[in-house]
Amino acid sequence: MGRPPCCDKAGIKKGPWTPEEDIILVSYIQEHGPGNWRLVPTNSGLMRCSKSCRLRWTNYLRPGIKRGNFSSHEEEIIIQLQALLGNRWAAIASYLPQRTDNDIKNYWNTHLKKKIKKYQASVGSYITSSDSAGSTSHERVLGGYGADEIRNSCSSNSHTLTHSSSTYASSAENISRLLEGWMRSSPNQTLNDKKLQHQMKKESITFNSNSFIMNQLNFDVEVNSQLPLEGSVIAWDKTATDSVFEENKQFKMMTYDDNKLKTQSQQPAMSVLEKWLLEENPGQMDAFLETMF
DNA sequence: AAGATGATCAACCGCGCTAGT
DNA sequence: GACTAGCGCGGTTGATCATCT
Repeated sequence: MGRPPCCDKAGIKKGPWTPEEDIILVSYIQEHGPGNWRLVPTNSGLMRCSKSCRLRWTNYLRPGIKRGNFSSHEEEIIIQLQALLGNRWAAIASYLPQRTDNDIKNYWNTHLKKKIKKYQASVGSYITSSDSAGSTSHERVLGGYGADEIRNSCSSNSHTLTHSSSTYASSAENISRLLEGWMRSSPNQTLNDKKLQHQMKKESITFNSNSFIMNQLNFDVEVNSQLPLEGSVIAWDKTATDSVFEENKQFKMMTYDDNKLKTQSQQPAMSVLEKWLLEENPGQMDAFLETMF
């Protein structure tokens, strides 16, 4: 492209985000909504590039993000989808609305990959590498990761894909947590910082049971939200979360959108088998998943 | 106790796609 | 059609923390 990286401009700050910057960003998005990232640094006064703002928001501050502690159920879904879709983390993340693609990618690289490798070493069965070039996604599925063994290694307590319910952290909680970590490392914590932390905890929002039901890979989304109190510093933007769920619904369509898929050269287009499993015979997919887990 | 090594994950980088002109 | 800018995605890096020796 030849274009200089956007973050190379003079005066553009790099590195870890401070809680103050987070608050500025969340407040700005609270007011103007996400999107139009180019204007965010200019209008909010943040010394960050637009890309950095977007990343910070989508990977860390966005409401509804659940972080850390992947359940065995989530592990199962990730393993299955990775086998099916390859390293298309954004697509995989769309099936786990509370997880970011970055989070899933990191978790895969640091945990699941090893688990599978370990299994490969101990059992020695044929397992197609997820990174292997040339294999189609359905070959990966059919080659499989050794479903039974992975299931064991995941110490799964559930083999269904029909229920997942969790309480999600809000932006305020994310920032609150960040503040805690930040203050731990900062001996010169000011009174104002403490007040801010307390205030944010007080005003943190929970919205319960954003359960998504993965039923034969068709999504039904139930959203029961507790809207924040009027006037709280940071409010949960339901439309933002809804859009995530909307994307999930659209994902299936997108997956079969050949124009989209054909452009992703590293990943083969949805195979006939997958199409059959997912679209034409959704009931078969359930049975298929049963054999996997 | 201190240095070495490994694990984790937030953030960055570069590329490709798309929309606008 | 060519060019440009914005955005999203996947791969990679590097800082930090944990564990080991």
